[in-house]
Amino acid sequence: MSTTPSNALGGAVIIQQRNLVEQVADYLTQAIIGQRFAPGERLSEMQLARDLGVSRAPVREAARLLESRGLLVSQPRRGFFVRALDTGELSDVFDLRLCLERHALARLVTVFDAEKELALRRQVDIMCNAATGDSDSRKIEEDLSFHRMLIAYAGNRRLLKAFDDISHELRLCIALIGKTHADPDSIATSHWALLDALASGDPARCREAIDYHIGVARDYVVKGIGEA
Amino acid sequence: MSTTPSNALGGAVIIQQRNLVEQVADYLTQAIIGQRFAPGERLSEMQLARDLGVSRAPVREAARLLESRGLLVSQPRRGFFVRALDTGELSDVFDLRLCLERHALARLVTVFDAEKELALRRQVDIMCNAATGDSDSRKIEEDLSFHRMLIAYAGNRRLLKAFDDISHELRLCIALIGKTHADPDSIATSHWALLDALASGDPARCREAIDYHIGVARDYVVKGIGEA
DNA sequence: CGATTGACGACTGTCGACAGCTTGAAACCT
DNA sequence: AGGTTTCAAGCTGTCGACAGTCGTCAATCG
Repeated sequence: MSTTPSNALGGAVIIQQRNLVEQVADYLTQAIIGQRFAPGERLSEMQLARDLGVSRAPVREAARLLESRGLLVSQPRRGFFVRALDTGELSDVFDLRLCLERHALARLVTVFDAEKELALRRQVDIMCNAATGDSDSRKIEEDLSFHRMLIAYAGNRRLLKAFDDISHELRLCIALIGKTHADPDSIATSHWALLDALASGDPARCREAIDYHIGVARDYVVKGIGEA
Repeated sequence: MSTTPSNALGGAVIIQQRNLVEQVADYLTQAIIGQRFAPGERLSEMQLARDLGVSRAPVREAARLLESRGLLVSQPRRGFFVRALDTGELSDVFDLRLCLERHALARLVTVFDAEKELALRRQVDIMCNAATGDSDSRKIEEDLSFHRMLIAYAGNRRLLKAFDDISHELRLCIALIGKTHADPDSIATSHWALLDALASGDPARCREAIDYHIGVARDYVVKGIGEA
């Protein structure tokens, strides 16, 4: 975790002086959703700081950040622990996601236009292409990107922030079951159905579509957890 | 900012060794929603640390906490600034609140029973009593308590956390207009209507009631901001 | 032999310090 | 005067250090 500026002379490189906190946060995030820490495992600030070659201050700040994102939990005087999700909490996360996306679609359907439709269709195309061959994490990211676009187009930035908050937990949920969705094709189809519902302009149809879409995802994840 | 244990001998007091971070966070929260900092004002870590007689570490952590709660925003290498809300952001907050409470009521109406109804009616009684004479902040807290109970009874802890997150922003919104609701009686009446809708068991009626209730609050706050 | 106590090690909470960046203003040039 | 450069002050990001607390394990007592 050494700071490597690594900027060649000629190029007007966008110097991203990423502070240590962000780098540590990224490292921890990847380690957690990559299952390199066991759920419930205690993380020692000292050890992490030693391993990463930084002091404890940025480690603490990064850990607090991940705590606010729901990836870690802290106990006073005892430190940080990797979030362990039981079936109930997992179901709650998907229920909240349903809440947010229902609302976003109800708003979006009133301002839906060709430009938004095109952008969303492009994203689904990307997902279909990624369905075969790409890594699971890539598929997950493209899927989340689609839903993030959906909410962003609804026009409520605070709603988008709420989604970003739970998206980290969603990644954790998905990572916990070790695999993405059952059938890459069916999930792609489901996204087309969402777009068709939006294009129809019928709020009830949108709601049906998103209920089905998220219901399938939730059932799959909850079932996966039950097995694991 | 001294730690005052203050436990008498007899009582088996639960000793809460509040750490400095929490105390600083409380101080900053009160100062912000109490309008003792101007919106957009820059807060210096050093100065705060000096004023409060602590080092910069707990101040930083508290500031990061308030940032995650939407009361502060940070810029790299520049520090923390008091969140300034424009009309659009303010409307977004209330729209998200509507989203969460709609969902909570839809869930709650399916598990509503006499015990929950009694507890909620008691809370409305408290609010009615507080309507005359008590301080504005007290009224706000009792009002928020009612809505928090509503969501807690819905049974989704993640939903409750989302509400707690925006509740801090709600306090900021309300503080920004400098006064609570127009008519203490009308707001109390509106809460009774919510309870009646829940008791009726009719989801559509619940949705109407919460839409009206939050719509009134939002219109009032948005109008208040426009004047200020 | 089981329960309690005490000491030890490890870790968190907090602190003060230093380097580098940001900012505002003085000094300078045109 | 208007704009630019230089400079100093203040601040943030990061670090290492210390004190108090928590968990563990062995020694002690019933």
